[in-house]
Amino acid sequence: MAPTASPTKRTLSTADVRRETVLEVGMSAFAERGFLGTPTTEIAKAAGISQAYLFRLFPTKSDLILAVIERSNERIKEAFVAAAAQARAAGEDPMQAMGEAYGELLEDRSMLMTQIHQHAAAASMPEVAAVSRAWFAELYALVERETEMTPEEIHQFFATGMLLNVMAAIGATDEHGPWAATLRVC
Amino acid sequence: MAPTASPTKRTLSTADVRRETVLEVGMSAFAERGFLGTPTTEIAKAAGISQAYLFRLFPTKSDLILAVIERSNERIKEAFVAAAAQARAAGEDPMQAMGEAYGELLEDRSMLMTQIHQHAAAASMPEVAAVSRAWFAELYALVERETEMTPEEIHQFFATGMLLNVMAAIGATDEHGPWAATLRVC
DNA sequence: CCATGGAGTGAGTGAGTGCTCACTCTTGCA
DNA sequence: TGCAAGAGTGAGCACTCACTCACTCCATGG
Repeated sequence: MAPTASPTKRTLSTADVRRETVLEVGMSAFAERGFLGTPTTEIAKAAGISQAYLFRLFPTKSDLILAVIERSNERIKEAFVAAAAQARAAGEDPMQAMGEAYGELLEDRSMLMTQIHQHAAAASMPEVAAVSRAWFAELYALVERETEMTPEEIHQFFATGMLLNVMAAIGATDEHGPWAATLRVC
Repeated sequence: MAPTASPTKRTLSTADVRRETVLEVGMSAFAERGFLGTPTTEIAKAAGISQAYLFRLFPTKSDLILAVIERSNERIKEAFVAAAAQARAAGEDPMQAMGEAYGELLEDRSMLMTQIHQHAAAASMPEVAAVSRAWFAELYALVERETEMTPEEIHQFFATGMLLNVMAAIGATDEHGPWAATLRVC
């Protein structure tokens, strides 16, 4: 999308706003084809800017990838915090609320796939591995703080999450058989 | 490695043997840097053949990737079958034996990362997604047949496996804190 | 002993792909 | 009103990568 329809005049936006857009479209683009599988040209086009300017906003592709990952992780954390707070305010069980929050999160395919790609990228990008670990640590602390789960329950909470991630990533639905139906329960 | 040390004479091997070698080195190469991140030249060099010949053995890179994935899945299945059979023969619990078998499997980093990359690749390669689903179905049937686990137990078995995969992929060790220690228990 | 088919390769090729540079246009403000 | 600072880009450089082609060498059976 061009900034404006008029060819003689264009309205500029700030770099921060552009960065925001790039992160948004970048996340869904990367989700589809992976970090290495998605060229920067594609993201630039989807964001409505030139590739040259994309590289002004994010000096390297790696920077962009990291930013997308961090944003995605941040979003998930926010969703959990919100769910817990809401449950607590309503006098409900925060544990169940967070489980349900994850179920809703899974609806967002680009968020989901960013998680998967993040784990895959960790092997060859040490910074990604570090970010992932930091995020797991934060999330763990959050769950520990907001719920009364035992370590075993927390383990199962995370384990179930990872399994649901994978089931969604490989496109397993209940129609694929009882195995899928069983493994996909929350 | 050249077929022979002598420069004037070389001994040929069969295409099948070469293919075997390629799958072997391909798996560990892909494991490190991912399917898209690993060029075919690198695999050819590691296998001791020319890139041109690699493409005679596997007509496309995609074929090679699929073959590597299938081989890795097959190996894991074999390990489970063997563990279950062994436990059954020794009058032990096949359920625990299979859990332990997975623990040992995790030692093999290239096997592990192939799993992770497989899930990530599923998004953009429908054949990979299909192979993954078929493999999950087989593995599920295997576990159902060889153990007396309830569906809930099977669910937890797979979920724990996925979590351990991820923990290993992001390089989380007990030194990273109690969260890692808790999440890494089998 | 030679012909046939398979093993194996050097040297490309075209289509990307990350990233740069020199440059133009817009906007806020002194 | 002029101008510095920032938004934004066209064109292209240097390099990579999957894949090809024409070719040579080796082994085997008739």
